[in-house]
Amino acid sequence: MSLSAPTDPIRMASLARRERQKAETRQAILDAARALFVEHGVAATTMRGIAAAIGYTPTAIYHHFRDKEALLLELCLEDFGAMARALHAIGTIPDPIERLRQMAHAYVGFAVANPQQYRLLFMTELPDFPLEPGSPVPYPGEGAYRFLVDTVAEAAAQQRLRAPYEDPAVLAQLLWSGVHGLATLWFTHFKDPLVQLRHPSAVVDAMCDALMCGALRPAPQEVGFP
Amino acid sequence: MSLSAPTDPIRMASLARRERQKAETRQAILDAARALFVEHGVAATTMRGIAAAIGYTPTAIYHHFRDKEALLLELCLEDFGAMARALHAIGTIPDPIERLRQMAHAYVGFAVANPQQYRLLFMTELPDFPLEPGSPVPYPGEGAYRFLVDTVAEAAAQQRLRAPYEDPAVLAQLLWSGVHGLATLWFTHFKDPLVQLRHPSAVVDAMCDALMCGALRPAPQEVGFP
DNA sequence: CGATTCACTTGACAGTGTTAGGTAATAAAT
DNA sequence: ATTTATTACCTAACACTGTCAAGTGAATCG
Repeated sequence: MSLSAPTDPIRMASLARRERQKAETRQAILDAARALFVEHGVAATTMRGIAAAIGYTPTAIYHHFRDKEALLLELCLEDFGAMARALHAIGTIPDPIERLRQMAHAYVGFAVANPQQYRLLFMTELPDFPLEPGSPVPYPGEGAYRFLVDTVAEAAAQQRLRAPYEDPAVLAQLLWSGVHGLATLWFTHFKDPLVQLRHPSAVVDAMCDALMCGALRPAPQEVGFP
Repeated sequence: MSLSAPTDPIRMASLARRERQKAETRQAILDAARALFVEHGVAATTMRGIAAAIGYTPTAIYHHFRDKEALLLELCLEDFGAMARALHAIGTIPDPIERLRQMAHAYVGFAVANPQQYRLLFMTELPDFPLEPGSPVPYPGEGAYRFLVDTVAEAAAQQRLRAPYEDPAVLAQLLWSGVHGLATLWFTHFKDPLVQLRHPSAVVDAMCDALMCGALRPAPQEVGFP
């Protein structure tokens, strides 16, 4: 058993340095992989390319990550967290309806600003996650999605939603699908000369307005659409 | 010049047979490729696999298609046409609004029934198409998309749409994005234990209702939501 | 009959993700 | 202090991919 915690301070420092160095190369791999993934897309970046970018041999990566997919997954987890935090920053807006609008804007803004990253997060089938209930690793989009559902639920609690949309999960799915559809359709058809899509940022308001108009209860102050 | 049309009926028949045979193997390649694409996805099916399925050598495919992408493209063109025809079959419904609802249903139905095919048609960036104005090859989704825009325009011509949605291109994009988002989000997250999405067929009505409620002018007979 | 065409095959090339086995430096054990 | 064990990393390779240059052999043409 060589796993006993060393008490000698010199040995401790040495061991700490070794662990720090390992963590550093691991982070270097992550950084290089992220840069190449967002620049050229995940399919077009190779293990050899990642390794060359940081002066290592391709096989060195496999000492830190099981395979390419695991490397991808780690980046996804980081980015899901970042996106969740960004959306959570909107949480200060008191009106839940307005908050949903702002979230939609932020979501579409992120998607069009980081298309490759968005592809990676929401357009690739992630491998099977640990499905155990008490899973140690947080499920990727949990934060952002829960925030969305909670906001919808808050609006529902204020009795501002119509009957079929009172289920927060349903309206959340509609809103998410709406902005997700705007973004992904843009990615695949933005240069289609026949379809001539509007830029998502220009229509996300219309999308929200339309969906909200359907979901909102016709309160007296909202029935008269300008 | 051996391209002069032969007059000898025997030679004509022989030449016709050769051309027919070539067309047959070409079609065999297409059929095998489609079967493998929809079963295992495009990335997972190999040229060698397609060739083996029809008893040819991989390189034989390259005598009929420039590369894998060209083969994929040809299948896309066929399927776009089929989908356009299917959507066009709804054209008998007189009310344009109800027609849009039916189209949304058919669209989502096709997507969930043929996920791999839908991926191929709407989730992969198609290669650069011939962008010349008088392009000989019809742009893939032209038929279906024009039908959608025309139906929205018909509703607008009947003065049934509100101001911001009177531009047929905008409302068409919203509707398309809505159903596209429902389908694609389902594909990537249907087994996500935390998100727990509803099946697209179960919420496409809600999506249409909500969007339509926002887009429709509050005509007297429609202001009272049941 | 000789020449030509052409659908198809053979064999290869460069590139991919990935792995078995080796190396050398450090840490632990005796 | 010498030996053993660990381990971060490398070398060399495997199996696989899409693709192509060169060849084959049968059908067609002159």
